Order: sequence, then C-alpha cells, then structure tokens
Amino acid sequence: MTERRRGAALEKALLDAAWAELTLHGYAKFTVDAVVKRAGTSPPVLYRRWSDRDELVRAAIAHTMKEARLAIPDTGSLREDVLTLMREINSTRAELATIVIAHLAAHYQATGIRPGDITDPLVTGRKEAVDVLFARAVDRGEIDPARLTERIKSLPFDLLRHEFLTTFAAAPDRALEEIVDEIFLPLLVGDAGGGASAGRV
Amino acid sequence: MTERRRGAALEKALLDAAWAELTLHGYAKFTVDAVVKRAGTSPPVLYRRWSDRDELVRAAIAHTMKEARLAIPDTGSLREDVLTLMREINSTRAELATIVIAHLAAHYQATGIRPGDITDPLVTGRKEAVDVLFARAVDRGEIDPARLTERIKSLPFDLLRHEFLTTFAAAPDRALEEIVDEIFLPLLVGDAGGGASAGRV
DNA sequence: ATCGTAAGATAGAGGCCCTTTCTTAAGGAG
DNA sequence: CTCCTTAAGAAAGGGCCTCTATCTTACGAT
Repeated sequence: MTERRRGAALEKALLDAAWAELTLHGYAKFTVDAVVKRAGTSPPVLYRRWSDRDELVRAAIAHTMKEARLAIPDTGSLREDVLTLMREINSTRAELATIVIAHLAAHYQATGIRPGDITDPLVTGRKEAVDVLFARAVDRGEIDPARLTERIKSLPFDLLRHEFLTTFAAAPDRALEEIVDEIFLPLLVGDAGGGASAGRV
Repeated sequence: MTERRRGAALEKALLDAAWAELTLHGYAKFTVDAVVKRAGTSPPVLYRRWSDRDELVRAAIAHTMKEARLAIPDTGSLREDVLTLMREINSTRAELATIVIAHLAAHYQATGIRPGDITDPLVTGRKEAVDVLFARAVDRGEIDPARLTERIKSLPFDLLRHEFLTTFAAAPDRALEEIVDEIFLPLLVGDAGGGASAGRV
C-alpha cells in the first residue's frame, strides 16, 4: 500500500470496487473479500462504514444511481421527448435494474422492501420531472389531458422496466419505438387501432 | 426417523420443504441445512439428487410450477377471458415470480439465463393456449385481427408481470381492471381515448 | 433367509462473513 | 518542529454454511 487514502476518497474507491464486483460477477458471487482486495484495503475499513454485505450492496447501488442522473429532454414533441428519455434510460439502467432486483427479491421476505418503493430512481430519477414532459405536450396542444391517467403516464417506463426485468439487458431500439408508437401514443392521441403510422406525432 | 421414505415420495418431501423455506425465509436466507431439517433427512440424501444449493432452488421452482398449472378460460367475451386468466395468474404466481427473479438476477452474469427464457411458464404455462383466447375473440367478431400485434397480445400479461416484479405481491383487482379497460381493450376495440366505459366489451 | 441399494447419521474441510487486536501513517494543533 | 488523535492497513480467528467422505441401518427384491 503505497499511499493511504482517507475519508471520501477511500469511500468512493470502496463503492466503485463494490459496483465493479457486482457487475462483473453478479450478485450471487459477490464477496466482501473481493471488494476489499479490489479496493486495496482491509476488512475493518469496510465494516467501519457498512455493517454488513447487504448494506454495502445497497450503498453501491445508491452511489451508482447518484452518479448517473438523467437529464429531462425537451425536443418539441411528446414522441421525441419520451423516446429520448427512454433511450437514455435504456442505455444506462439495465444493469442497475438487474442488481437492484436481485437484492430486493432475495430479501423481500425479511425486509418488505420492493422495487416500487424506489422505482422512481430506478427508472427516471425524478417523477415530477417526467410530469414536465406531459405538461409541455398539453401546452403544445398535442394531447388531451383527460386521456392522461397515471397508468398511461407511466406506461412506457413500466414497459421499459419490464424489458429490463425480463431480459436483464438494454432493450433493442425497435422495442422502444414499438412501445411508443404501437401502444403509448395511440392511447393518447388517436384512434388506437390506427397502427404505428397513425400514432406518429 | 420412524419411517424411511424412498424415491419419489422422499424427493417430493425435499422439494416441498425447499419451497417452504424459500417462501418463508426468502432466497437470501435459504439454507440447505434448513431444508434437510424440515424434510427430516440428512445432507447426502439431498446431494444425491441435486449437485448444489442452486440446483435445488431451480428444482423447487420447477416442481412448484408443475403443481400449479393454469386452466384457460372460455367465458364468451375477450374482456372476461383476459380478466379471468389474469386473476388466476394473480392469485397464484406473485410468490413464484419473486423467487424466480431473485435466483435468475443473482446468477445472470454466470448463467446468462433470463426470466424471458422461461417467461411463458412463469405467467401462463402455455403461450399457444393464450393465443386461443384471441382466436376466439376474432371468431366472435369482437376484435380486428389486424390490430393484434405480438406486443399487444402480451401486453396485459407483461403489465401483470411488471406488477409482480415491482411489488413482489399480487396486484389489487382494481389494477387488473385498469390494465384491461384503460389500456388493453382501447387498443383493440375502440377509440383509445374513450376511457373505461368506451373500452368495455 | 441373503443381497443390494438407498436412506439416515455424523464428522470434517474449505470458503465466506464478520470481529478483534495490533501497528502504522497522516492530519491537525501547539 | 513535536506530539496526539484518528483512521487506515494487516493479520488472526470464530461461527456458519456448503458440500463431501464414511459408516450404519432399513427396506425391497429375489
């Protein structure tokens, strides 16, 4: 150990190491010892900060989420706003979703914590900010606010999350477009039976 | 041990014990030793059948799935068929989904197996059989087959699965009705903006 | 009755989680 | 500059869990 790190720098090194181990070997094979070795430190250093393996995992997840905040797009059309946001989410969140669900599902009986309890950061980082997309679309006269139920608002992101949770990977772009053009937009802006071209904004 | 079980009876006792431990304590706290004790046997008996903890988990999942096959409803209307099936799935599959996702997500990096690879048994047991619901609706003239994309066919079950995977529990019946009346049926049979009453078949 | 096989019992090795103890480096105060 | 405090780094070890080896015993078939 050539140089001792202290405080926040050391903590970041530990969390980055933990994340690397989670993504490389998966939740099942994640070991505290591997994190310690990767971070070039010793066990008490880690346990001074997190009481056990699970708390370390949760801290690594939270740390990674914080480092990957999403911007809210403003493209001038609802379709493009939603697709852009979905593409952003798609390119950064599949891995995170896999690890989060692995941890929460394994501990649900003990903790009662569900993905839905943290689902906003899982997908978008800010629910209120997504509402901005819809407000803008209403202002532009693109959609009728009467059609805008909570379930429909969350629909594209629910389906994207479903993709993550059933494939553990980013979805093909074609799938994002199907979700928006075949399901989401027809529900909001047109005769639902029109198909993709009628649904195009 | 007053009476020795042999063969299939012993194997069923082991698998039932494994399932009981998974549902009671969750995937994270599941131990082979607890299964052995619950089944009233010894470790080599278990390891003669399954090479390790993970294989035992998978066998318990498969055993439980086999014991909970779903019937395909035939109510005379698509709405009732889909709702009935969703209610059946809802009442029997949330727990199974939680355990399956816990195992698969934790091992994804090592195995590459995703829920989608076994998603049919997870939800319905038989994809072709669900297609029968839609064929009947087309025969009855309820829906236009041109509207019936693969993604729309799977939509209610995808959204139900999404409920399971974000709550680890059965969904409220209200949610099932919202999925069908607010999203699924408007896409298939009417002007999507009509709301629940217009969507009712 | 005997024989073969699987069930049941038990001890133990290795790995992992977590804790205790000790040494050492680094930062801050005087 | 020195001294003190605190956290980092090192290492040993206990307990639990997974899994294996070994032995005894029960049960079914012949």
